Amino acid sequence: MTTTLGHALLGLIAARPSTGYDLARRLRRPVGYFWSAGHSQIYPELARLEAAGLVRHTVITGAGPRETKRYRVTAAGRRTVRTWLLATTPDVDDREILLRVYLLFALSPGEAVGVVEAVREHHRRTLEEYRAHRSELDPATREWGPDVTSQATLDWGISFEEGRIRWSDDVLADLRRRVGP
Amino acid sequence: MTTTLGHALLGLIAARPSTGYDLARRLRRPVGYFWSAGHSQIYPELARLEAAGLVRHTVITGAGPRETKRYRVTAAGRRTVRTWLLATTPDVDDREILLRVYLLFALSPGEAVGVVEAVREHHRRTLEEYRAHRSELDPATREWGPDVTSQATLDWGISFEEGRIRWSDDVLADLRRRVGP
DNA sequence: GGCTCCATGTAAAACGTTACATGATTTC
DNA sequence: GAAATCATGTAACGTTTTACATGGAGCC
Repeated sequence: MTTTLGHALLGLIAARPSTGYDLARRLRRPVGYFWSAGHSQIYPELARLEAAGLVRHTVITGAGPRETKRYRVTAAGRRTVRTWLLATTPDVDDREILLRVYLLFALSPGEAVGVVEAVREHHRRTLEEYRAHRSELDPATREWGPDVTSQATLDWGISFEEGRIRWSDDVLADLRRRVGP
Repeated sequence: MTTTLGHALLGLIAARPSTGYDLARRLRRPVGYFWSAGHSQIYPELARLEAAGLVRHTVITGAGPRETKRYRVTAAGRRTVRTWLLATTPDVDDREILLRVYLLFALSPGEAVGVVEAVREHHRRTLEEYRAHRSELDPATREWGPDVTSQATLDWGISFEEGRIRWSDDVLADLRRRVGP
């Protein structure tokens, strides 16, 4: 029922109580680097989250022509984000991965380990697929044409997945240090 | 007027005459690794491309319950892809970049150089922005919380852009070798 | 007998972007 | 005096995904 945008907002509000305007700003920079949304999506979604009892607002004094609303996450809302994060599996959408890592603070470092392990597994599988596809291609292609540009994009894919695996390992090492000795 | 999907189809048909079904298959693997589309988008788009005189079909004998249509690109269609590729600027959408590189075979290696230079410039700018944002963050953050996970995602962004720049340089080196001495 | 591959098309639902609407306060 | 920032909401439009619809050939 709750969408990815809903979870994103829930996580951001859990980090600190916010107005819709503030959320829109954060969903441009820095969250927008990997997951963006316009204010016309955000305001209706906040209303839906409130109807579901996951956030609650109080009216504060602000500058706009309408009431300024500050949203706080409820206990049910916090549980919803945690459940969503803990359900991370290797087939989670690529775009969504950075959002999940960004919101990992809602879990303990020990719980976060499992999430990042699923992320790593996703990239390991994809890398395997790309390598299999790469080995099917004729490596002797020297003529300028579709085969050359196709190889160039596949090579990018391979280096992308390798980079993601290295990054996952770095994040995992940091998390395990935090879990303690 | 012609959309990104339209250019993608035009480029794929230029590489080799195809049926809609065949295009749908290639838009899952390997093109779908970076740009995908379902058949319900493809068939109407092919009709639009044909109405615009950019492709033309001939009916061939096939297995389906309807007529099997093989599409070939027209001279106007070929010109359309070339113009689109040559108009690549540093603000082209990130998702679209790999599609453009994949379709570069429609240009000569000499013309392709300019396209990849624009791609490289796009990533150089984004990297600069990420680094500026990174330097604003407190590097002494040791407590587990939003600042730690936020740094983790920004670090990924930086390593992504660095990887793209290295890749652009590799592609450029290959293209320049092809342009000749 | 059921599954997958070939092969094309339409309809509905979901999602995302752009435009319309309003208006006070602060900065250049 | 013009522009940017704060601040919220709706409407229209465009794109994307999922579901409905049809049906023969070959494989297990």
